[in-house]
Amino acid sequence: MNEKHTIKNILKRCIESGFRMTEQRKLIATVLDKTIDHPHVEELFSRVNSEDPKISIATVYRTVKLFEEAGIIEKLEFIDGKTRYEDAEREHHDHLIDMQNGKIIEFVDKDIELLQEKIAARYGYKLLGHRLELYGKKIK
Amino acid sequence: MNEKHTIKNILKRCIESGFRMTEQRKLIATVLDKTIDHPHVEELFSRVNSEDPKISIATVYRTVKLFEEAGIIEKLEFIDGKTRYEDAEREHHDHLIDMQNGKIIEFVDKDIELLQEKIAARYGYKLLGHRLELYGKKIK
DNA sequence: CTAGGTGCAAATGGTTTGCTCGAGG
DNA sequence: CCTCGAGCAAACCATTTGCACCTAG
Repeated sequence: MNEKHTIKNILKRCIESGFRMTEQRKLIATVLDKTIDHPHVEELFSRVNSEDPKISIATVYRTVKLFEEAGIIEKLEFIDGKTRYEDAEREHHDHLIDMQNGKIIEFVDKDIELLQEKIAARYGYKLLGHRLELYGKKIK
Repeated sequence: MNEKHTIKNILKRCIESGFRMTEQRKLIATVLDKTIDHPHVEELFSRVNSEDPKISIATVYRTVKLFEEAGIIEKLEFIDGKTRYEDAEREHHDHLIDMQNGKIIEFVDKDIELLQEKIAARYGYKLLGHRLELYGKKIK
């Protein structure tokens, strides 16, 4: 039921992008590949750091930026002000954030995607991107 | 055609909230009332500063936060990382951002609002808030 | 070998805060 | 008056950068 890995993993795409694959970059790519939640950069750093205590947070920031610019991962910024990244090759989705516990639920809704394009068109615009986050609390 | 000011202005609501109305707060409220665009805090500061060169940016930050916590204005954070505020009493709307020139267009769409509630409900959530921004470029 | 990456610490930029003085009610 | 706000500068926090050293190819 989980189709997350029918696509090439991040590590592989990094290699194909022709990056010099240092130990640090390999490690960061591997950790990102294992990620199923939405850690912010500090949290990603601490996961990576637990496997390589020498790695610096500057390297993590530099590396995610590099991967992002290559279109391998995608930047997310929710209201907590912390940056998160997720695999860019995954099916497009938006996020529903649980305001009680911070949990992030991904969802896909074709109707809402279409509606957004229609709204942009209504104002004479071509939609290049969007950001949709729902903030809610569990019923009951 | 412009119904922006059929509601009480920000200054009035500040007074009714029982704030101690200092010169600085009055000035900030007044400038906010005159605002028709979406200046970020630094820009708001420079507008305010041009009327009172003594005012400090710390006061602007403290004041907008105060007004926000009282529900008088609403915080916006777009992808440029800068905070903007707008009158909270205005009709709810979302934003379409012109990626070529940074211009911000406001729009209202009932369908998209309803759809968002439906999506939240689908996951067992009550929608408390949302953030929807469309980024686009002008056609032709 | 050597271009380019890393670690470290210092710089940055937006925002917040501690402190002391000043002004609103 | 006396409490609360303002101005100032220093602190903060996430992120970026300069530099000397190191490593992948």
